[in-house]
Amino acid sequence: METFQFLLARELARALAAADLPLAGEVTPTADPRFGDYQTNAALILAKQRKENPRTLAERIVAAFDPDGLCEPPQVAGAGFINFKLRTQIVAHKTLRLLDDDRLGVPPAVTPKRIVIDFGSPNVAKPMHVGHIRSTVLGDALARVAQFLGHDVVRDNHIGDWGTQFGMVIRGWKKLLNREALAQDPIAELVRIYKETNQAAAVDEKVREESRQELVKLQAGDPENVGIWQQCVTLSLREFEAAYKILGIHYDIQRGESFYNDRLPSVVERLLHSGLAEISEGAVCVFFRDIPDLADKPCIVRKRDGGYNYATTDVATVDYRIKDLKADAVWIVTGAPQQLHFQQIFEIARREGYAAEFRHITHGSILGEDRKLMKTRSGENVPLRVLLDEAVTRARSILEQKNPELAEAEKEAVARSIGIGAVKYADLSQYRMTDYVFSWDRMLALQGNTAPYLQNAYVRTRSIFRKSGEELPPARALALIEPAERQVALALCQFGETVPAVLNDFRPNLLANYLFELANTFHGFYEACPVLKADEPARTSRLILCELTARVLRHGLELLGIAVTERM
RNA sequence: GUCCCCGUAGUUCAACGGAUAGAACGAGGGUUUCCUAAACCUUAAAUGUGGGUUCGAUUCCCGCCGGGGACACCA
Repeated sequence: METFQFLLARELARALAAADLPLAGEVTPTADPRFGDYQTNAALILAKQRKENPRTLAERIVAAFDPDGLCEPPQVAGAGFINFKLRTQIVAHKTLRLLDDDRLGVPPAVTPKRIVIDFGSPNVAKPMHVGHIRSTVLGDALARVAQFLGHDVVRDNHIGDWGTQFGMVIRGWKKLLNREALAQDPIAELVRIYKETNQAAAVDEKVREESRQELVKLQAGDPENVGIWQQCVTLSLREFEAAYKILGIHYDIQRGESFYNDRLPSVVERLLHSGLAEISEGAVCVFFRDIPDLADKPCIVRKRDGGYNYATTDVATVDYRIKDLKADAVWIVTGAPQQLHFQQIFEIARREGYAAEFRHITHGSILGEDRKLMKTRSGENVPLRVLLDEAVTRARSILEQKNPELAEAEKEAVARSIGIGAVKYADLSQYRMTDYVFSWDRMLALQGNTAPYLQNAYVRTRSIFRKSGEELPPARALALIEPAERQVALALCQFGETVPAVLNDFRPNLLANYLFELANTFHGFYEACPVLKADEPARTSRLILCELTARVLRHGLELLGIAVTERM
């Protein structure tokens, strides 16, 4: 189904051609209803290019514009804007069609791509903590949106399951492991033995040497060490799965760093053979002398001691994703500190001749109330489990206050959806690059741009149907009489314009803001227009608007990975 | 030193070159015989700074100030 934006833009293009003018400008929703529903700046752009009067050009375009029943005759306003006011009947007609469209008016992508999206990436033998929220939640939302738009999405969890830290973990395992503690809380015990070994190594050369030896043995395939490593991986994966279950996150594949291990020598060989890499100070490096910003920043793909590092792994990962997974696009979601690294990796890929679309999608940090990186009182990272448990507990206690009558069986599910939804939404409703301050009170607030506010708007729509005890009436006619009715309808039609925009610059917050505004608009309608007490045909029309608002809210939130409940 | 990101009401966040910079919390004033007041209406309050490009700049470019981050063998 075409969006209004698309239809107007197409008509505008026709008008420009008819007026003998080149294509220019764009059609956007207006900020102020005084200016109609949509506007275009085409005349302003052309005026600049051609050094002509913008209002005269606007008149020329308007004269050539055939509204064709879509909108009222366009108006020229201000400096030379052309404003379009859709015919209310057309809005009603399109809104009605949304009822039978399971895409809710969202057009599929014109050129579907196979996209490998890499997000989350926790490390084995370390707890998932608050720092993993953004990459995980952001990546998941982008994957959901891309998939809904018709892309072929492969969600890959690039787990940190290989590296020098395993020397210490294995030494710790052999010398310090408490089996009972491991059974109780595996990750905590792995962290303990790692930390204690690390501390000992800082002051004791012998510990350092032993750890190195354990690492060498692991890399050489020593059965005992490989066995220990394998157990660490298994225990960690179990922990990750538990967190993903609570968060509602799903991965298609989980290719850890170890997966690429045996490909690393050939990667370096290839880079050396093709001349992209050279030996410098004993290490194998790729230089980017022709790129000023990178000229003095080589990418090391083999260390002086012959070992490989994460750059090597990431080059191998690019190979795998393109050659084996047949990716047209590779999206990697991580914090901003890794920008240089991926700039180098993607540059290497381009030099190797890969034509795929490479995108490094970065994000800011989550801060504590003190505006520093969020930590516990003792200065540790806040474990994800602890944080998610607290979210649900807090949601539960708010629920007890606000709606004590809710059936006990429902309370737990509702508290989960509110608590987890609040944490996710707090993240997704903000521009991804900004650092944001984590605040329980704000994210769980019932007013404002929060998950509970949106979830409650959904609940209100559902309660109308529950109260009336009826389904959506079969009569299919929509009369948009009150301004509030028209506003809701138009907002519903714009879902199809909002969802694709999320991928322009990887901004789920555009969708979040849209949903917030839709909920506002709906609440305005809800106050102004009684539904169940209204006479026909208004009653049916309003029921339809409620039903569609419910669907768009539910679907929109689902694209953000947030669940709704029927009551709260 | 070089490079990247950020700087918007008292506070926390929006605004993909467009018209009068939007919200929320906090502060002030209102709304409930009515579908969930977990809501709605309403008042006051902001673009760090100096230039530039533009019909138009929070947005793009240059300088400065402030905060964060990255820059050769950790990931």
